[in-house]
Amino acid sequence: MSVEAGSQSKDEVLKVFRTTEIIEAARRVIMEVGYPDASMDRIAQEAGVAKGTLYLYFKNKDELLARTFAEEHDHMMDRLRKNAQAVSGYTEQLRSLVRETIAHAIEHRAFRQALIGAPDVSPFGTGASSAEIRREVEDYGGFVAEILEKGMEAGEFRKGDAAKFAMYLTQLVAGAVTALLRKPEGEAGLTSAEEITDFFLLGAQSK
Amino acid sequence: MSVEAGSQSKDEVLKVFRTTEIIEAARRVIMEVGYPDASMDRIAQEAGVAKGTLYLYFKNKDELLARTFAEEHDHMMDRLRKNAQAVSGYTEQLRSLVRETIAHAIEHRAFRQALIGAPDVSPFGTGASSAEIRREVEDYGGFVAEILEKGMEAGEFRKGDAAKFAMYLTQLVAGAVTALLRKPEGEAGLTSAEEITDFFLLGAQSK
Amino acid sequence: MSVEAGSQSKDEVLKVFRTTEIIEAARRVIMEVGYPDASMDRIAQEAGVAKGTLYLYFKNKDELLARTFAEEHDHMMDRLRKNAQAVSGYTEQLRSLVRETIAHAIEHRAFRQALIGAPDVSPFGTGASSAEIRREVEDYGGFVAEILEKGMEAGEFRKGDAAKFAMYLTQLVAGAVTALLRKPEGEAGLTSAEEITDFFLLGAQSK
Amino acid sequence: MSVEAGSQSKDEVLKVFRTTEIIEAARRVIMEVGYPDASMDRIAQEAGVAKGTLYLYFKNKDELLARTFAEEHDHMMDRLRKNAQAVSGYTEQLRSLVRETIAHAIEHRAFRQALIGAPDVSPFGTGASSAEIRREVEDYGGFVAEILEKGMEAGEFRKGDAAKFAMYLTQLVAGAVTALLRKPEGEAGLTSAEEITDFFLLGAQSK
DNA sequence: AATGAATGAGGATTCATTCAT
DNA sequence: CATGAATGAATCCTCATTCAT
Repeated sequence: MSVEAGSQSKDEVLKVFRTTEIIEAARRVIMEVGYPDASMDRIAQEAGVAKGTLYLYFKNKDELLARTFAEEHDHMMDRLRKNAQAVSGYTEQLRSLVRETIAHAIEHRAFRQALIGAPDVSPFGTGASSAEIRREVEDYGGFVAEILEKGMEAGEFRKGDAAKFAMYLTQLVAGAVTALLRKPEGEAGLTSAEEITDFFLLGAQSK
Repeated sequence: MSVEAGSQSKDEVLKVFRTTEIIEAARRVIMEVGYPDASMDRIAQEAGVAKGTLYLYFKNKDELLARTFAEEHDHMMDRLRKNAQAVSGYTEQLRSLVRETIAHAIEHRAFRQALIGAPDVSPFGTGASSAEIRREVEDYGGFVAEILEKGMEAGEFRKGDAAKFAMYLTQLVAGAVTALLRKPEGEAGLTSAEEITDFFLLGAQSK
Repeated sequence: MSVEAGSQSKDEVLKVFRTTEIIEAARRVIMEVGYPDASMDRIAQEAGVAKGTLYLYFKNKDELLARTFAEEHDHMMDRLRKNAQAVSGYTEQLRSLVRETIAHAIEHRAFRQALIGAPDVSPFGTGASSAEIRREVEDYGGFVAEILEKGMEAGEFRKGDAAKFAMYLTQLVAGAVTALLRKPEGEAGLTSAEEITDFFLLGAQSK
Repeated sequence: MSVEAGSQSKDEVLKVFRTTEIIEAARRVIMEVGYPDASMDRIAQEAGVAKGTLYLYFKNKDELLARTFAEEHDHMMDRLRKNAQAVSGYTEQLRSLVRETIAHAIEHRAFRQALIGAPDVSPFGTGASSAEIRREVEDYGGFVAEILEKGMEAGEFRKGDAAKFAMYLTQLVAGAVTALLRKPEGEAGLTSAEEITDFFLLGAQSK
């Protein structure tokens, strides 16, 4: 029995391992050839498995890609949370968040638009992925809103609709990321992160 | 001579009419099935013409889609400029701009992300359309920057990088549009426009 | 009545003129872009008429091309006959024939294989043109055979199946033409004509 | 190891089998509908496989057709060489060559012009196949020239340009084949082969 | 008679998905 | 479990032919 349980859990582990392996492969392929040219063939090749094997671990291409994006998103969120926890003061947490989002996006080119900013003319054709995008946007926005709410209570930010403010920041960051990634690598992302945060805090009006 | 001119202009008119008809069809198809599934077949069907006819008016799919986006963009820009001219004060011009952008986007669902905000994982595969997107983003951003610059000189806005501020506003609007369009029709777009403009002006910091 | 007859013949003349014009255009197009890319569109453009007009003078593409080849062939045959008549002695007539065939082919690149040598994997898809090819081969062969027959009677050539001998010569010339045309322009076609005729007369065996 | 080798060779065999099957189908289709109408659709149908399968074994249409011609050519050359080796005397080798070429062509209708004689208005549009044709013509011509050269040294043939003589023979055979294949099946190919060889040796002149 | 806009069958090629081994 | 050969629907595009003007 214990043997069975063991072997079953070994299967579990193997399944997770394979799944991760494929997702990683998908990520590499998307980064290399771009989303539209990321075919199942290419992903299988990159993962070192047969095409058919992909369908043992994922229902279809859509699910595979949704999971790939989800993985990426979760990694980023971990990073954001970890870094935010390390600083005190909500304004500083916001700065950290912007900085890390941009840094992460730069490190994972080809994923940014899908992870933040959520284009509606999205590269995703059908339901599954679209839903994933929505989840990620809400997840990210929720985290930002959380900081903002606390900051509002603490008097660091002016009172307002935290969710909307969160959306605004999300958009500003998304736009900055898009702009940054359009230019050749090695740009000064951190500087820009400061600018964005400053703008978010101060607005455009002369005081 | 007048006859020639007349008959030529009749042909011109007919050509423009057909072209517009096809573009409108393309727009409807994109709205209905999404960009990636907007095939030439489907567009021809929607336009009520044969597949081959599309190629009488457009060199290829890329051109047809680029023209479709361009048309939409030019209409919007006309509208924005017209409305901005009607109000005095740069802050008010900005308000008008945001209001009209959102209104236009709501009226023309499924085009906003391409018109403003420019996804980098763009739905466009090849050169022509990519260039078109870039043109539109620059066009829109340039218009916003123009207003901001004048407003900075006039002391309505605090001094800063007008181009960057323009990008920020663009992003805020794009995000708002995306959010609005995700929800079922008939949302209060105008109210939101005010909120966005206010936020853009004031920022999030407590004063 | 005479007026009517006159106007009718004027129509006739016009019809012939147009027909010839189109055929000439087709010839130029084939020479310019090659047979497989000679489209009705291109021919109409070259002829300076509308596409539909082509169908007033020719039943379909096949007929137009067949007539184009026929015209070319007839011109060549006229030339061959005229030149053959100018020389005396059947051997010399043969020499003239070979010389002129090659000269003509060089002057009218892109037609040789169809005019002489008759490929069976012909560029022609369907019946009409195939029949035309056959006619031309027979026509050419018949002319050669005529000379050979007379030459056999006159004792200039050894007795044999004139038709077969004619076919042999036709093939030798066709091959030479093909070989010549493969090389860049400005080759010594006349020299080669002598060689071919000599070989035709002497064979390969050592005597 | 032996298992691996075995399974690998089984795959090999299967691959070769399929490849051959498709090539055979292509051959039949070309024979049936002619080269220009030999579509991938039709070939797939004839081969009893799906359209997509063709692209598993051949990069594209051009390659499939080039391989189809190459296969045919190689088979013929094997046959010619084998038969030529079996006879002594260069004249007899030539006779064998002509005889076998014609026999082979009759057995493989619809390929002769491409295998020998090489039309310049070739049915082939692009590089790969064109190159293949050239290879075949050179291959065949080279073999004939080889025999002729040795025969000239041995005094069986009169001295001359072996390459040109080879071309002449090639043309004569090509023409004969074309003529033979135009008529309904069951013609006396062998007799004709003798005639051609005789003519090649003796020429037309009375001695 | 002449036009040329419109047609639509047909072409090559790709790729997500299935299934026998 | 894993494979990868096979599938075939779908895509973009071309071009001979027709027909309303």
